Amino acid sequence: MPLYALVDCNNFYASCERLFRPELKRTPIVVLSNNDGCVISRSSEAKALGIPMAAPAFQWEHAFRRHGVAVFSSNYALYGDLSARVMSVLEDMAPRVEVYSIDEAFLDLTGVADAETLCRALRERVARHTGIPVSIGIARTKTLAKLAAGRAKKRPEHEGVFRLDEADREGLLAATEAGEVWGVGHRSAKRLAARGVRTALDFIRLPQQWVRTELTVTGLHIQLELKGISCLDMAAAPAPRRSVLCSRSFGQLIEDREHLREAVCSFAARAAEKLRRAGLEAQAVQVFVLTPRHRQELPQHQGQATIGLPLPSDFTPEIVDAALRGLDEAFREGFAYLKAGVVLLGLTPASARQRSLLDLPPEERQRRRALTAVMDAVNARHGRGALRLALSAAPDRPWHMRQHRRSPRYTTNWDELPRVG
DNA sequence: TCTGGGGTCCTAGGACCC
DNA sequence: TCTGGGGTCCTAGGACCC
Repeated sequence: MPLYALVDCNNFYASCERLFRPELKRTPIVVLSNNDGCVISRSSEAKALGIPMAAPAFQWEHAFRRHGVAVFSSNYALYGDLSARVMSVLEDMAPRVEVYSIDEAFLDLTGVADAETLCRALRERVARHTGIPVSIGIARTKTLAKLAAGRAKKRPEHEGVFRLDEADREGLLAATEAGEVWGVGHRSAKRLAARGVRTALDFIRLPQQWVRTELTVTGLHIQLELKGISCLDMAAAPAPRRSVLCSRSFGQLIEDREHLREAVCSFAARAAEKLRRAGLEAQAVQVFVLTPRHRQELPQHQGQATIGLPLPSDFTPEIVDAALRGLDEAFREGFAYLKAGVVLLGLTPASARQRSLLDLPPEERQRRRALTAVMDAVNARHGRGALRLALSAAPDRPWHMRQHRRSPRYTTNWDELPRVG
């Protein structure tokens, strides 16, 4: 009989910020998305104030001030580093760990004699070594473990760990709205409501055939998982990446083609950097541009173009060049754009590269490797964008995102180490 | 609502093949 | 042709996740 646990960091980004500002122990904290657009993490005090997830920051500025909320721009260098520390504690103590997201991991506890005791010990150790509070749910399927973790977090009497036994399963499902279940999003919840389904218990009582046709196999798997039949295995190894994306909303709307070219150039360069760091090469470069959908009074355009590369490549100038050609196809004159992005597709490991007659001569490949290695090394040491292509050079462009309240990169940047005393 | 950025998977439909 | 059955590959769009 399989047994899974889900470890979920509580209010992760807000908890990370609090770690370095202990004086904020009881202060409500919110963390904003890129562009300082909306709220993406809230401490429990902020939740208690009624600030909802994804609340647009501008609407809540007044409430932030009135209640003395500490507001942070998101600081992914910090969160990524703390996440790695949490995961390494889990990997030290648990037999099999699947890192599911920056703040969650599944554990395979099949065959573990006292799973609950192990999880309590894990929770203690993570708190001691990283300062991050976690909630842990234990159950026979991943989907049930998610629900159990939610219960562990909500009910203080469980002290952070809840094991869902078969006897309690239907009770928990009856107390759970269908839309709260992992994998049931906005759309599916609406369909289910139209069929009279309110709770997760109603959902598992639907005929399988209806679920299969209306919600696809994905929905069917969720239904079986809620019944205690495991359909979602542990991922043995992290799945190979299928795409690399770099996109941004702009600080202001952009009509000018040249500004858009600068932005796309820098996104493409950044995407190529990520590609090399992952040891991959891309076979195609996709570019998209979007006008703001929420501004219906403006003319709307969603442009997209995909450019194939003659050979898999991780070479920045080649990727930038393809991206700019894609932009020429996707761009239409006379629109005010909010957002653009570059997606790299058809990823293959750089090491497995097929040599072909069309391949570059060895000395040219060597030259390219040397050039990108220097760029990556300089950027790693002096900060992203220290060395970049001429087209994207100007640091203070109108398309740069707003990020006024970022905390220091305490753990990843020497200049921003916390000061003691 | 002045709504972020980075991903994955599924399905339908078209092109093409034997 | 009022066109069979079976297959692959590709793309666009939808849905969902954190």
